[in-house]
Amino acid sequence: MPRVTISEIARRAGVSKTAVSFAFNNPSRLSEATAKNILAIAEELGFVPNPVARSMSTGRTGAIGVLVPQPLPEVFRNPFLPAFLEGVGEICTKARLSLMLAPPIEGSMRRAIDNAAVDGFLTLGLEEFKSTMVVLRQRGVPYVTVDSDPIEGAPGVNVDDEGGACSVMRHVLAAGHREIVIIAIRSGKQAHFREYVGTLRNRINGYLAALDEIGATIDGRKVRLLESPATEQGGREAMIRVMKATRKPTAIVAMSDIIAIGAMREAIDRGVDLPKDMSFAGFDDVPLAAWARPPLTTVAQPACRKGQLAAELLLQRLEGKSDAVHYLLPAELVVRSSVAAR
Amino acid sequence: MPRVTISEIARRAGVSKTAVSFAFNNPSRLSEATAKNILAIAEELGFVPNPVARSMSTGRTGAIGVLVPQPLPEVFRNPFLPAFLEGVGEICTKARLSLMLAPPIEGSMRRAIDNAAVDGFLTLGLEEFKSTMVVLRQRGVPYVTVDSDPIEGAPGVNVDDEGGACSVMRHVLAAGHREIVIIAIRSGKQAHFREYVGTLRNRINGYLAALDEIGATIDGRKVRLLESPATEQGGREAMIRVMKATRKPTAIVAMSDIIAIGAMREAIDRGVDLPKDMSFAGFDDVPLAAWARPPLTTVAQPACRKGQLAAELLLQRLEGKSDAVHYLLPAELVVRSSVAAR
DNA sequence: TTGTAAGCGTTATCAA
DNA sequence: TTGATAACGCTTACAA
Repeated sequence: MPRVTISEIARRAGVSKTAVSFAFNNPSRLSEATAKNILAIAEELGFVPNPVARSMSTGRTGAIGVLVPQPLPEVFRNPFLPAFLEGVGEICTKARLSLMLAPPIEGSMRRAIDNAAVDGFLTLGLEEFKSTMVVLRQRGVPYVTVDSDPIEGAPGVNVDDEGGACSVMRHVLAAGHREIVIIAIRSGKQAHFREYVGTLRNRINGYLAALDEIGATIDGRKVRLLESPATEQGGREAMIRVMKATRKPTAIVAMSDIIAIGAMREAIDRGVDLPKDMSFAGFDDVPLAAWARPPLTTVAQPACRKGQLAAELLLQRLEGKSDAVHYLLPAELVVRSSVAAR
Repeated sequence: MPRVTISEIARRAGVSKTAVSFAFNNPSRLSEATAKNILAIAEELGFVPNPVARSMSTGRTGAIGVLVPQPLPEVFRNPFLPAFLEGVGEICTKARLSLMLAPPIEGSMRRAIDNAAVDGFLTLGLEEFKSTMVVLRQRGVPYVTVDSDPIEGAPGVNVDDEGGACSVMRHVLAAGHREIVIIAIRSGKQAHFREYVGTLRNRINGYLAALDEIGATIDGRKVRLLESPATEQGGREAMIRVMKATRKPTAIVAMSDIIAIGAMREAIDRGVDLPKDMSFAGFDDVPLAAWARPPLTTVAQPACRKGQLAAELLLQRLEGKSDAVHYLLPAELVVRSSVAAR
């Protein structure tokens, strides 16, 4: 804790606290001499204004929070987050805002939201969507949702998950695959895929739409669904489950590149010849995807752009401008060579 | 801003502010009935305690800051940071602390430090080392340095940069390379490599030690030094400079994997046959390194572990325990195939 | 140009 | 079991 306060400076300089405050925030309102003197004394005493006290007074913290759906370690194991934060960071830097990461506290979003000393929130792929929205509204600071169902009254940024998912599944089907395992991102609460919400639901819907075009669906036999954390390790473990089953798919379609990459690694380690014996497709187009062997066919989404846009929207809200705009960014199929013809 | 305050609750419940505070933080000190009543009213009014006011009163923010040396966008373009934050996040999660990212504000570390409402700092690879330390000390909160010269009075975590750098350079030299370009991480202030400090200096010293063993040094002719931001783009641009020069090296030794990978990409795009025509080595062993083509020979450093350790040290400091321990973690040469025999 | 004093919303001390 | 009341350190009308 900073020991020396403005009162101390004021005492030593023989002025009031106001003067000290002015010297720092509004020097033009003081005579040059006194301002200089105050600053000198402050410097000498090593005075640092207490940021909490300042926030208390101004009602502003100068920070925005990013509400992430999983604990920090897990969420940083997916390269999507850094890309997103790169975009957020760009806007924050310009606006001189700092960035607070707010993961669920002991599983509770409410506590994360209530504890964070921030001026606003960016929410990323919320799981307990509706209840979190209630808490957020209650908290009384502006927020912008990313990768959640558009909500009335709050700006949001989404990508065309359904379209992207549909196009990648079409690509896989067009290559002749019929025995497919879809690896979904494991959501906090277990739910049947028909009950997915937000991004998860949109992607599943995209897959289903493409499957439907050839009269297929997720039937648990030819086309199956697995869930996995969005980490490389999660992908590996999903693959282990796949390899254990008697029925082997010819293609894996993962909802996240990092899952696909983990699964590929595990497959390679087990001697599967990719993509000849098994095809893979992902979602996100993280940098790794282009480098993977075989290079991963996936859906590109503008992660960094999403961050920028979301942060910009929040900024506008903080400044009182802007109403609840909703962006829908395109998602684009990126064909590489991890999906082989069957 | 949360609209309803404890005073409001107190009024409505016909009790004092103290009682309301107790109902939340110390219910056992109230009769069950009143506590219940207060909580009910608070719930009904959608009361959320103001975290800033709480911090003001308790003197604790419940957050720690990570001081990064560059603006957020740049620093997130290097996969090293997420790995580090994964480790930090693990400890934070356990200790219920949130994580604040504190990049330089308008180039000023001092402002970053003074503005951040946190209970302590982790500093990552400081550039203006000494002056920042002064500010940090003045700020009066505990801190732990990572990738900086050990400082008396503050715990620190480092890896054996010199040893790691030495071993990778030895490896390159043993492969017969004599025309080498070293790509250093660009530091904020330009300085001759003899004036580097901290991690940069240690790595350079490692390279120099290995070179010295065969009677070579950084002479600007056979062995040259370039600087680049630690991003893929930075690596690409460095490579462009390399290709422009009349004298082409047979090997590139980069201080960061992401630089090496960017350089490799650029080289490949320009039709250079890797590693036959040009060898590459990096530092860090980020996940990408193993996937790169050719797989990148590099020095593995325990990024995540560093984060854990640093966070743990800070935690202990926050709890008043522990003195200024300094960890030195091993760095290990990882031979893949990006360095070809000459 | 400078000072007084009233907040800001909690927590914590000490009485009652 | 509860309540006044004083911090906490700063900003900011409003006065002088």
